[in-house]
Amino acid sequence: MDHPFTNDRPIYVQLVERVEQAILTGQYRPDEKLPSVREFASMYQVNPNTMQKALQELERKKLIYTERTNGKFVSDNCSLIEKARDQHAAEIVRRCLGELDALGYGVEEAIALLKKGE
Amino acid sequence: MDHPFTNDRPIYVQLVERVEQAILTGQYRPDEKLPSVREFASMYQVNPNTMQKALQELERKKLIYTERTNGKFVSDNCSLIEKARDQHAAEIVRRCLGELDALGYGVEEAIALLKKGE
Amino acid sequence: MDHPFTNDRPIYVQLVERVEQAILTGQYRPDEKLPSVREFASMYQVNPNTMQKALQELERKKLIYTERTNGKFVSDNCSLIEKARDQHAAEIVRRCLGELDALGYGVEEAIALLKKGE
Amino acid sequence: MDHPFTNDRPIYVQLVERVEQAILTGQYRPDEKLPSVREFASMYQVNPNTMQKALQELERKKLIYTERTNGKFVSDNCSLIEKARDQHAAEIVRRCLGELDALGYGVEEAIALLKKGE
DNA sequence: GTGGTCTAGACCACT
DNA sequence: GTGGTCTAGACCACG
Repeated sequence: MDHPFTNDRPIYVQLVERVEQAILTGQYRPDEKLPSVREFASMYQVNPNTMQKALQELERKKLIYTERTNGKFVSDNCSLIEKARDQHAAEIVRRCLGELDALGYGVEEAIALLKKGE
Repeated sequence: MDHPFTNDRPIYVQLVERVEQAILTGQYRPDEKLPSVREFASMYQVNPNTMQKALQELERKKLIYTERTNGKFVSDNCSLIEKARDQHAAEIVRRCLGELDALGYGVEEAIALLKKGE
Repeated sequence: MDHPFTNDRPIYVQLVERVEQAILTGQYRPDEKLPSVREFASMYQVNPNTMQKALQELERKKLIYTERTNGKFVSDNCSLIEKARDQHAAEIVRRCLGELDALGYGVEEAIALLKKGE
Repeated sequence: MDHPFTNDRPIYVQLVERVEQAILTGQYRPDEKLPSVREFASMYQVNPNTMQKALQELERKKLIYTERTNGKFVSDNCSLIEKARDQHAAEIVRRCLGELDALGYGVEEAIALLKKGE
């Protein structure tokens, strides 16, 4: 019974990514109440402190906010979320092209590879 | 006087990547003698122990081999090197597409975003 | 639809501050009848329990008093109110100077900075 | 044997303030190596995790940076430090004047109070 | 029941 | 010896 986390990066980072992705893709809607820290921790089978650390990071990124004693909520700043999503995607492509370039693939070639992979 | 290394991953891993890339792109040719550990360490401004660890990793990957007292050499197994390069590229593309998909983007969209951002 | 409260301190504390300020500045006069707990709670959009807690705190400070079944009133002890106001101001100034000193600034310098920033 | 920390705010916040002040006032110079997390924790009589949290916050503010396995260092960005110091001071004055204003003191009056307090 | 904080103690990778 | 991570478990204020 292994945890579904890879070993190369901290668990809390992977938690950030998962929840962030859920927000960016609209699985959690703006202003929606998120599961409590303890529920999240239970869902992901991690210690509540680890979960807390991940959620604090998301709060630092302004993707969620906290209401004292009420819980945590998805940011209601839709444009921020949209922008984050776009930046994410652009960054992914940028990094990919960069790595392919390092391997000696030109941009044209690399984009062709990408499209072919699709 | 900063190290040209990021501090989110071990230095030796980053060294592996750089030398590996130099081999895959043919900057170091098959059977070519590599710089000594000390020379490498000096080039990259790292501790020789760290450099040594990186080269051991490359040897484990069969990309280089050691001749006792003579030094280290690039593998003469060209097809291995070719294959490694192709696998690298494929892996990069695969990961990129997976991440984009997770965000709900197709390749075209993402590339468009990237071009717009530039 | 945000509460006009910061979430770094308990709401009831912020309520205490607001009502206290209103009393110290004479918006509510000595012996004047205050709004009921429910009215206050409605004005500030908070839970009546929270409002109640804030008013209890003000009563503890002797700035207001309760007449059973009649309601709550501003203290008629004018000198007490005066003194509270002066102490407040003195405390504010004292703390400010202390913090500036800790940073190595004199008042003149700091005020100059402030004016420049505006 | 009480800890020299107030009870109204988290210890880690107070630790941030202290170390930050030491940096802003030049007690720790740019690029100077800071005490290790464990040393700091011992100095302040807190748990290393608490100290770590405070130092992470300072890193987030770019006032310190970490070299893997070597320790933590004061940022070498002098202008950033200068700016932070100025902003601190300005913010202190701004808040002070605001609070005095809320008590019914006008700006002139308040500044006079400040200067008199000196 | 909510989030926030703190401690104690452990393990790890890295140099 | 360094920082980083994680867990377990506890306590607290708040509403």
